[in-house]
Amino acid sequence: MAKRVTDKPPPPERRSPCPVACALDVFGDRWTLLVIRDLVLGKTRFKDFAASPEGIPTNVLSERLSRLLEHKIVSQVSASEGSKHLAYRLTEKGRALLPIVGAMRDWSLAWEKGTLAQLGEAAATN
Amino acid sequence: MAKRVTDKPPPPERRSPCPVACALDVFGDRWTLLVIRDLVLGKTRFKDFAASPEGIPTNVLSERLSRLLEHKIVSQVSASEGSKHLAYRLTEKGRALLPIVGAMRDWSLAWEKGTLAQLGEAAATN
DNA sequence: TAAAATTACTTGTTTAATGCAAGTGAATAT
DNA sequence: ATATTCACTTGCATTAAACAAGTAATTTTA
Repeated sequence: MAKRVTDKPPPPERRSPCPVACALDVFGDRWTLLVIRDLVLGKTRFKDFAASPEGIPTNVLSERLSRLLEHKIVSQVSASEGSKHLAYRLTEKGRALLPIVGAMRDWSLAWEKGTLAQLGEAAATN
Repeated sequence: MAKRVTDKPPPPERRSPCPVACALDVFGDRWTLLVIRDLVLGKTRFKDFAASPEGIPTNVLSERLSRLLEHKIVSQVSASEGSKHLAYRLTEKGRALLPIVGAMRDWSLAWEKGTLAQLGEAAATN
């Protein structure tokens, strides 16, 4: 029988075709969205992510960056002119996560005491 | 010295005062937001959550429901008139998670192939 | 330019979380 | 009264996370 679109199964690493479940398969853990947050706030280097107050272990950071590269949510570029050090940047797909991070920020500020809005994250409001 | 607002530290289970980090402390795992999704879609019973296609283990479901109750994101009510079985409902705080779930849904539908919008989730669009 | 420091990791080990199968007692249905 | 469903709990195997060190390749400093 010929393939039909409706026959297309979800990739094996995906728990269901539900878009919410898919999103959680990609970034549903305690660390990935914090790296995204840092990128939104303008951080670009491994050391910058590692220096964030939550204290992500470097092995976890390394693994998460690999996953984000795989999913084309971030890309690598040279840190500066002629440098061999790398910088990470959000791709368009990565920037499309901004409404999610913004909605999470808004929810916590509205409902969880002791959370504080950071300066420089005005972009997350839209 | 008298207490000042700026002296108030985040609760010990919170990694930082960042609202994004706080949100992840509350529901930053592979399962919690799927339960929220089910609640948004109108499911109310333990067995309904357990029957979702992603196949949440019952011990995990049990633990997650406890946490959601603790955080006052869901509440328990009688499943039906005079019944001793329980139903779960989103509180106002829980319904405030809708924009997050909706943004995740929109992102996956836009960027991840093979995801499918479900009927009955029109409410998540706003 | 040689030495010191930084960067971006990796490796090994401990600890916690997740996943799975099975079991249980109360509630409901037959 | 018996069977079935419901909402869990328990025990165990597997996987992931956390923590501490170490390392090779850069970059900075003396």
